[in-house]
Amino acid sequence: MSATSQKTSAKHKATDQRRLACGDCAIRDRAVCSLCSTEEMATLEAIKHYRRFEAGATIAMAGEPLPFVGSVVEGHVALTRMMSDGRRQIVGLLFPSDFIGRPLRETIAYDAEAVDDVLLCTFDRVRFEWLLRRTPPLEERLLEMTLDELDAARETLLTLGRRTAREKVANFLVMVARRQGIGAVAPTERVEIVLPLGRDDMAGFLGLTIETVSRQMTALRREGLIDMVNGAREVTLVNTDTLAEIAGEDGDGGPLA
Amino acid sequence: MSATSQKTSAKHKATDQRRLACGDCAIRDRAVCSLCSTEEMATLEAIKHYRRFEAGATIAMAGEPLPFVGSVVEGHVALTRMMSDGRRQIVGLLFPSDFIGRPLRETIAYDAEAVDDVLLCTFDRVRFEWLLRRTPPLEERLLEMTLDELDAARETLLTLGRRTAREKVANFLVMVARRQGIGAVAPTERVEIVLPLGRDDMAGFLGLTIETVSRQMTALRREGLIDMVNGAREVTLVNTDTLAEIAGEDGDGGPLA
DNA sequence: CGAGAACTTGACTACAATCAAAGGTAGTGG
DNA sequence: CCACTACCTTTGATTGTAGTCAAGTTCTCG
Repeated sequence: MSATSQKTSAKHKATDQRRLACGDCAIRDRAVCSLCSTEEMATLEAIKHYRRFEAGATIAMAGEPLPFVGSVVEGHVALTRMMSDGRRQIVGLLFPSDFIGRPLRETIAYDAEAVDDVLLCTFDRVRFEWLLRRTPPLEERLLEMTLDELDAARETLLTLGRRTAREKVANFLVMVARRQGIGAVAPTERVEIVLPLGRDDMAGFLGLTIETVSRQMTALRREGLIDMVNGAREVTLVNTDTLAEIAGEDGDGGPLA
Repeated sequence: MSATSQKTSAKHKATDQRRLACGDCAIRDRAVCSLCSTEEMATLEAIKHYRRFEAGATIAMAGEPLPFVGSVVEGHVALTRMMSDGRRQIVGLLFPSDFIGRPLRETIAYDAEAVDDVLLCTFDRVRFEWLLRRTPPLEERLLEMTLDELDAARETLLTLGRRTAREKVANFLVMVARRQGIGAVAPTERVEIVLPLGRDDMAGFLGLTIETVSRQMTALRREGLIDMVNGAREVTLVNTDTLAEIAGEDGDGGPLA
């Protein structure tokens, strides 16, 4: 349930999946292949295989074998864990350039669901593992990305364990701004973002209920910290600094993650 | 504060750190070096350097450079994140054989604190990275361990986001049993465990307060699911199955992680 | 324009936090 | 060996934040 169960077929503003050359790829500089040489890229290119999922589609199921790994090229993927009574937690939110799948293991430990229309650049898992061992830059980049994901997950642990509902929501907005405004978020300027998640999935991500998320969004709007004009998904951060302060930023404080 | 701030100097039942040969190492089969050949081990052995920390000692500080990486040989390490107002969350709990440190990055993102008396087998970070690139089995094992850590962190995300206090505590007990009873936990038998954390740190790990943890422990004891005879740290799990059920086990259900 | 989904708002409840104090246990020194 | 102290843990009373239940309202799209 939820995670935008739209049956409406995707709008396909998206790139043609056949002709996409690695050299023109939008995520070339950040994805798992980003450290590879031209020859190494050619090897990857030979075995890559694009897969498209429409919003709401299941990409993988917890406990089931997942025969491929790859990169998110377009759209967003939610990794979720479910409890037997239906309680659901989003344990990872993947943006373009993020890596998806579980190398070195046959099965995946959580469900993966397309939040938007999603385009994946995938490789057969076993073949990818074979390549990993022979392509140091590929393995190094995957290790680096996995370490970064681990740091991010631990940051979320702090959010779920210790932050209040208000702080969770503020924190989420700032995080989305950072991942969308690739580069830096200017300190006190208005920043417009499009939420990748609806209220229900925001709640699923933040360990809250949909009602609480809604109330907190309303509260922030009433305080003039955010603005919503075209529906609930398009949000203007009026004062990013104050928002980041509410989020309970600790160490860094830098404008960009 | 907390995390057992004992000034009493360690009891040093521990192994002599000079003469410890890799061949005799207790964590040889699971640590980051476990896939290495004899020659590769020799290279690692040449640059390894044991470090000892007594209970409560700070091993690393968030945002500061950490010049080494390594394996936990004895004891337990808590990775924590703090908010400016003092709220504290344990974002990782390291057992013997777990990897500590942040390769490919100069600084670490969280505090690392010795919960017990801790013995670390460390390597200079830069030299380790150099070795990583030349030692595929080392890099592969590190990648595998990091992927496992990421899965574990995401499991904890579910705990912090969706489980009740009762479920959190039951889940913690079962997790400790699994990591201590190396091998498998027999289904319905009594299992004796020694908690690596006091009540305060349990609370820090589970996103609860010390009072709530204590109350839940008492409740489980009253229901006859656990037993405590020698103080609060030694716990007998009377019925592991029921406990695991309370913990809200979903997918697997297997006796061992 | 109508129907269904997504979102908001309101009233009430409950679970865990907070505030406060009393038991326990371990280590210290008389 | 016992008393004393300091810390850890337990228990109790009360509060408060977020959850639950229940309508409404606003979007979206056919």
